[in-house]
Amino acid sequence: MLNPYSLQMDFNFTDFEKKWQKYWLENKVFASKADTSRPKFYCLDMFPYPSGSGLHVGHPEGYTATDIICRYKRAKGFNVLHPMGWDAFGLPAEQYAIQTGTQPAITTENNCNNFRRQIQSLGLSYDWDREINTTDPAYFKWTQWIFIRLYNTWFDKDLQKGRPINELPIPAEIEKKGKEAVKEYIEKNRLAYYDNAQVWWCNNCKTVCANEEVLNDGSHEKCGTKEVERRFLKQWMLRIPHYAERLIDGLEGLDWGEGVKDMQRNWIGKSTGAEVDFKVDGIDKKLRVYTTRPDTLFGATYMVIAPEHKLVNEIVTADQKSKVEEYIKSAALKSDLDRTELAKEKTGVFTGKYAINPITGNLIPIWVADYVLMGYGTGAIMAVPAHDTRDFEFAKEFDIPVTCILDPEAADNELREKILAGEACWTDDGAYINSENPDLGLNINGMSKADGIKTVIDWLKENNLGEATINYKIRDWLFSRQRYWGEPFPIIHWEDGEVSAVEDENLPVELPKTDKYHPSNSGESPLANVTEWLEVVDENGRKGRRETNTMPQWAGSCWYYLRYIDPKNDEEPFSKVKENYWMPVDLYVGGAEHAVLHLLYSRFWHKVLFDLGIVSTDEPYQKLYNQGMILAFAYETAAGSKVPSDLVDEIDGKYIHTQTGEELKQIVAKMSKSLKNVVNPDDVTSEYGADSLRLYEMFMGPLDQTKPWTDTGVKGVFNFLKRVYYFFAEPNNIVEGEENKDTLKLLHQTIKKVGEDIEDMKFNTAISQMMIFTNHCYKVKHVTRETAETFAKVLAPYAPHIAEELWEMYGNEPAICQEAWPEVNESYLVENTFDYPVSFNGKMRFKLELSVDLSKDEIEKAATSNENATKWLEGKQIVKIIVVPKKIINIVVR
RNA sequence: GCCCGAGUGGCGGAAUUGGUAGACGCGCUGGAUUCAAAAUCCAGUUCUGGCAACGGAGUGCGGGUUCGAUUCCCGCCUCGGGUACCA
Repeated sequence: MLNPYSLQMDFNFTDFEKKWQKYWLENKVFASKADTSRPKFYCLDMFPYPSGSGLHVGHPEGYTATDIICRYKRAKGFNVLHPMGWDAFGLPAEQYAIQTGTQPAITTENNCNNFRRQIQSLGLSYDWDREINTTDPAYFKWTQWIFIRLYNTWFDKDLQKGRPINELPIPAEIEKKGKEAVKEYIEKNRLAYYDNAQVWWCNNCKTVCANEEVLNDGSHEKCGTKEVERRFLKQWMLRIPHYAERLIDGLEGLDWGEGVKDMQRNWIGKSTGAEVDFKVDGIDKKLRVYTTRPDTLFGATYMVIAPEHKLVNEIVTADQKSKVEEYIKSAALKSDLDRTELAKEKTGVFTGKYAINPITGNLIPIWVADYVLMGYGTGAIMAVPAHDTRDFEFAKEFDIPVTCILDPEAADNELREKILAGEACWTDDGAYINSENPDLGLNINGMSKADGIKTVIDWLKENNLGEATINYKIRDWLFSRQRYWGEPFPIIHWEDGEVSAVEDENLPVELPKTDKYHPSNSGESPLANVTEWLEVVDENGRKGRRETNTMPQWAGSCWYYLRYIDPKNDEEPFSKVKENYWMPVDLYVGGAEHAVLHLLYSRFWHKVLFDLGIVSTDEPYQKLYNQGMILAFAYETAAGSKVPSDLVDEIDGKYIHTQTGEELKQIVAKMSKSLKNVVNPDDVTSEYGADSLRLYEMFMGPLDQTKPWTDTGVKGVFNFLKRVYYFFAEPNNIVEGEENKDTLKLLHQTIKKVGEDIEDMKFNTAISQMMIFTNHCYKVKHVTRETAETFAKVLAPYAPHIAEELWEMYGNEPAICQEAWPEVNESYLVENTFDYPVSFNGKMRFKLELSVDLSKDEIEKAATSNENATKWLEGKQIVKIIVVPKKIINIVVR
């Protein structure tokens, strides 16, 4: 029947893949229009940074997944929006320019062209008419436009809403102080503001970076070096903390993984507690602290203020002054990195002064220590050493009393004794002890934790000593960079000190051409060198300078999903009608590395735009899915050093170093040039075809899992596609007439399973179902044309090229990608019998095929009377028989 | 330290309102085809005892609930990701 020899020559995937890619592109098959007669589906991929090294195999993973979903959704009658573009501002192009003198715009264009070619060679169904590029002035004109909106917005805390700056009420006492004060007040309320800020500066990149970009090992996320330090510079900042509550609340209704939501919540870092005033003994000053446990006030035996705290100088006594000053100096010299790296050892100096614990009346010493950070809470704490690990370490180091106020009932006796004696620290819950002051009428002994907290806060409030407060870890977002290759700010600094935004009609502020890309060490951007661009004069002859900083790479990606909706609009960022139709994004797929930064930033921008009535949804991305990373096998010696893959031989399942003969361990690691295990999608496509690459990446395992690449795995799916082609392209296998019942049943099971799996994003099991169907076809040797065509439709989202080719071979036109998804005929799936597993005491012993119509009694009888059962019943008593229809028969014997 | 996620054959992985553990693929073994090889097709493949029929064990470890547990509960271990003097 089969004649593989001749067909083998015909499986020319290169030719037909090119043919169909050209067809899809030229006929704009995947162009989408707003069309209210059909349900919409907006499916977004995280757009790539077009690097010089081209596409990585990780890119096609997410892209193929969304492509399958989009092709399936189209077949199900949805109006699908599936765009692609380039996040093309960024450091590498600029560094390349510094090294070679090539304009970043040129490098970027080349890289985009290469990325586009590579992506198109995978047969992904993007609407290329909507392609965008963040470096295109026609695009960043609107990035600048949105920045101006941020600049002209203030946050109304009562309404929890951003509002136009001209609606900002000016308090009477500010108004009284005059024009300057009013101006200052307005500046203080803008969501985007320009101020001296202590910022991270990367000496390698010669630019500032956001808090979020400095990793916890002290390295810069963008360049990987540890050349980051603290500096004071005038910078643009965005008040993202104002939206903290909204950013937390908004997560509630989103179809995102709990993991990502948790990461965002942790990043925002909301904590509820109270601020409490402590009188400083001997002087008329109050020290305000923030605590999450006001109920432990009875156990506060000392206080700590941060070295940068304003009150330090006023508090310190004469004889402690020199010591304290020395300590502050050394703390300032330490970078934050040192401060955290040396975290374990507590340092500090006594100020010489005492505070009065408002609840016990005790005098407690005030210390300066760098384990308290100025940037969080009030920059001062009350220390409860008995129930806080850090405070306990500090108290032990400096011999400060420890008062236990929580009886650790859960601890064992020995530990409990130690804790009660103040010799150990207990941070879990316990019963209040020593928490009573009859003079003040305050007693929380015997209360629950919640009541204790409430009682103390109420008391503090009544006595005007404090109040409940909420704190967030998230800080203002540092939004300017001292680089050339980024969006210029639409801002002018005038000689009289005024700062103003460029008028909308004068946008975009384009990037001037220059040869000097070198940032200066002084913190000034290369744009400061381009005089003719830099200097401006207004109609009154007033001179001004343009802002020379540029926006960070995050800017362009904060709103690109909105521009895809209406990418060629010159009049506005997007048409409101179209935005209203397409938003929100129904599915957003990309790497987990953006779980906080990009997603938090763009949600923030989106919420501001929503408050201003520019977009119609409160959240941009309804469903988010993070794909797992694709890794590769690598090899290491017993000592743990890595060995490049080309120096490794596999012999009898063992991995041997070709030079030393040492046996190596196979590990899984990120692909890297040094390990020589990088897989280039172009190589895979030319050797096995785009369909194989797509199918393999989907077959590797669940989309969200990290998994290693194997070449033999690619061969496996390639083999499957060849089997599909050899069978379904062979005219002798395709017959007319009635289809075999088993084939029909399996076919419809396959339609059902593949469809459901796509909806659940379980692509790997859908492929295995198609393999099962193909294996079946080889067994039965013939299928009808209708079956073959239906199978092609099921295969089409996964392996669109081969599906189109088969479709055309069967004489159909125009394209299978425009065909409807086949209907499942449930009547083919009905089973008349079920092959029951019969188990004894839960262990399966034999199978028994029975009609599904049998009653439980009949099933019991059939099972116990079966000849296979005698052996298991011999000498035993039947205690019980469990029959679960169409599941199992379990006989309990004794 | 804290917060997530995950541990199943030689390998990637299936199966969860509790019901046949190992689908599908890789690898390996054998066979067909071939002068031969490649390619292709067919069969076998958790470990273990046995020629076999047929047994025993088995989803990170230790317990528990149940007629029945990869799935539920309790206590651990290991790995991956995030985060950290945040009071």
